[in-house]
Amino acid sequence: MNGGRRAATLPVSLFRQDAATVARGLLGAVLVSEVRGCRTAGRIVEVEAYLGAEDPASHAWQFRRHPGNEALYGPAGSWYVYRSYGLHWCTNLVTGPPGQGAAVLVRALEPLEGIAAMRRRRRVTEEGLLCAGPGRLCQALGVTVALDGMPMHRSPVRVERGVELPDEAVLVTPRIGITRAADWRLRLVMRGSPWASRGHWKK
DNA sequence: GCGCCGATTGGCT
DNA sequence: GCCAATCGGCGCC
Repeated sequence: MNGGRRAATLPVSLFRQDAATVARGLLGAVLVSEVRGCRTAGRIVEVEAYLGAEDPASHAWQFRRHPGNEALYGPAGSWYVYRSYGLHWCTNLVTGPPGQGAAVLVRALEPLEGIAAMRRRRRVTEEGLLCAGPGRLCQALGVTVALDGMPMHRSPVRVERGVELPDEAVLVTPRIGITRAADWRLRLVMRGSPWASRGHWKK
């Protein structure tokens, strides 16, 4: 489909910045997965920033460490994949200096490539349900804990440059689905995107 | 050791 | 709109 032409992967320098800036830079970019030789891809339309030790909603709150979240303290641009509610995988890109524990959660994608594979993995046909949610998009792209701790640039799942969004195209809202510090406005959504998770239309 | 809880999802009391 | 599924981490006994 891409005729062998490879789009540019986002530079590591982007991920060394603070989580909110990285979140802004990720919106509109393309998440490309080549897990087990199967190519799937989607445009990032919804993200959330988690700031690290000072953020009560962060898994790194007060520098809490345990075997499950070590990747969060790794170098910028590496993956942090965790299990949610004992069932689903959710994926983040680590940002900022190592040890800070900041990251950006990828919450929704517009499916672009490998839609048949996404349907097979998700066991759902409705396109709007393939990648609308952090757990759903991981399932659609084959993302599991196997990715946890990998530097994104040397992993089978990478983020490539996508569309540049003007500020008017970016909707900033409180984070959703959390109980602590839920009012912090660190959720970014591509304005008007029908591919965002269902919390999108709530204020 | 035990019980509760969550950055979720899907099915239906 | 409500709740079960499922499990590691954490608080508390």
